Amino acid sequence: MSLRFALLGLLNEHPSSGYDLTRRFSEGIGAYAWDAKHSQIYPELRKLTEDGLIEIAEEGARGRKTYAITGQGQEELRGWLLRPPTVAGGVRNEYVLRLFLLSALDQDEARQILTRTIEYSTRQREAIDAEYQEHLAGGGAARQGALAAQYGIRMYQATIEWAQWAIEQITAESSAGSGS
Amino acid sequence: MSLRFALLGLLNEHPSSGYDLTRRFSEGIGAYAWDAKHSQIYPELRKLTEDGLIEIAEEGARGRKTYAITGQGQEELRGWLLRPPTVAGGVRNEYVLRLFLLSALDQDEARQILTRTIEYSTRQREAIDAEYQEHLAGGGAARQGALAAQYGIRMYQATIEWAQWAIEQITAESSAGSGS
DNA sequence: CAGAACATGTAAACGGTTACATGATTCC
DNA sequence: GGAATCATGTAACCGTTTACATGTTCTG
Repeated sequence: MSLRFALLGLLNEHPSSGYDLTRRFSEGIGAYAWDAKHSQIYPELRKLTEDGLIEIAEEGARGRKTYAITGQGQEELRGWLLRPPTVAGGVRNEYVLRLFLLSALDQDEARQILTRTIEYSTRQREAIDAEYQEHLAGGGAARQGALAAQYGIRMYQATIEWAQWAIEQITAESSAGSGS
Repeated sequence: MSLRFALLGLLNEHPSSGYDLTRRFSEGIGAYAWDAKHSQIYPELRKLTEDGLIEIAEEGARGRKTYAITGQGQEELRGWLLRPPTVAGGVRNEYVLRLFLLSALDQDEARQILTRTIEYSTRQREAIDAEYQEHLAGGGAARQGALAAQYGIRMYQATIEWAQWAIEQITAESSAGSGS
């Protein structure tokens, strides 16, 4: 159900084709909010068109169809955003799940995974940071993406700091020895 | 596929029944890593038993079956944790999605949602914080959960700070007026 | 003219949610 | 004895992924 609103939200920023939307999902939004493949996007765009929430704004080369949100679509989107949130419904994040299950590993292995996490998160944070600087450079409408980019930066930063703290914890526990 | 490993991971901490596992999902882990309902958990426990990765350790009152991880199950779990991660595969978080689509709202409405987010995240952070203090009080094995709790605390804290920053941004933009 | 990227679609299989269904034990 | 909680299970439906399938335009 959320896919509908993810699509409406993206189309609300600016008109796009299914192909464009597929790429936008595989970039920013797909990494920490909602992911979707083209095989799901195209049928959903058709349904949204049937329901009058979006429309084909332009047909271009190679069968390209550019969709735009309609007034009715904007109302639906706003309604969904303003409605009290379905509390934390069905989160799914394999990356975080791994971090939760670290106690299944011994200390050296856990430290290894945490170090890898720090490296990966640092790279991700830097990539989004660069993106964020571009958002700032381009004024006006581009600023929309800046909120999301900042969110990503802060989440990765928090992950890095947590992983550093976790390594210290694990190390402290082991050097404190059989104290309990 | 991740559900298997989520179950193995939880059973690796200590033996539990399907009922216990259902509750553990609806608490901590379900809120930011992986969620699951009992209707999915029971069939998966049966499959894991058939595959020899877990076993029924005890049968109690009311048909209660306590499952425990086997040696083979521990190997599978370790293998999955150590294997290079499937990069950010299929994240799904409706709560975060909403935050991404704020540009569809006008400034007052967006501020309202952000304020609500701060309130909600503050309450969540406090709840986990209390949980975390308990983890620290109970020594030894209970410490496992402390890493996860800290992760949650830091994520909510980062969300709060981001939302405060976002409110300032929105407010600054509007008072800067039609500068562009 | 070949290969990469653009562009859209469908079908089968799988994973997950909602609803249905049942019964045992505990607490008041 | 009635209500709440414990405890497990199944079935239909819906959402998602993987794989199949096709054709166009641009670049070198």
